[in-house]
Amino acid sequence: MNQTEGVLNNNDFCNSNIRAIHDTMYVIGGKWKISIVACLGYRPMRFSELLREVEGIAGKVLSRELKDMETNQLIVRKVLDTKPISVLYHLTEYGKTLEELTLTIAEWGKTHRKQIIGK
Amino acid sequence: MNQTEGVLNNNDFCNSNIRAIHDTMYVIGGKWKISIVACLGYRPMRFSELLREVEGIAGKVLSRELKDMETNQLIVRKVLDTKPISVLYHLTEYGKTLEELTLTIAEWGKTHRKQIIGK
DNA sequence: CAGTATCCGGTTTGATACTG
DNA sequence: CAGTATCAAACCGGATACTG
Repeated sequence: MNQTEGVLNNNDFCNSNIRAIHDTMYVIGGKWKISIVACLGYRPMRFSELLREVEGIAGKVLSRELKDMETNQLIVRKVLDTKPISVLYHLTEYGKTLEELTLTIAEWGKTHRKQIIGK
Repeated sequence: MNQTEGVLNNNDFCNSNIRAIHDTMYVIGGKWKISIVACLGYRPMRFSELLREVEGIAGKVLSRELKDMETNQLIVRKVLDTKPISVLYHLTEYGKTLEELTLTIAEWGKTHRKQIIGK
């Protein structure tokens, strides 16, 4: 054929990565999940803390995202026996494997801030 | 020390990363953009090729995503003077800076495929 | 405090048909 | 081939009020 070389052609390589990307996105896709992972990467937080840290998110939405992430075993929800109850969310070991990703994403954003904003 | 080190406290650190993540997501957020970048990372492609490679995307949506990405200067649209016209999309240098990111995302998906699917 | 319930408009999508 | 037009359906997301 043309440009495709070797045994593994471009499309195979491409497709396997596309599938992998979709898989990843299934877990951390959506507007807020990566931000939540990034937050919890620094330390476990309570609901109200996340509400403050993840700027712009609505309570209802945060609630739903956290549930999704718990289902996907990225985070653990721990009810503390305090006076008015409080709940602590923290990353599971599995969830922590996403930290490299969040850092890469944050790095890119920092590096290209000017270009991003200058639209 | 451990978590809080130096002058910069956790929340500052957290917030600056959250902001950076939002910036990145502004550019590559949405359901398909990362997949498109990944595809074009292998080689320039035509509209119909992308339609095939990015499984599940609708023509209308691909069209819009490509326009966004052109506006954000991630890709270039090049009309070829062929019999029925064809159009080639390819990454700009700026767009290529996202490749590390797409690889990291794809890697994570591959590594955790079993865990992702086993839900 | 940590959510849930409800309302409700806006955006996104998908399918299909159509154009140059 | 490379899109655009159209329309209905699905989903999302914000505000507010309410509960244990």
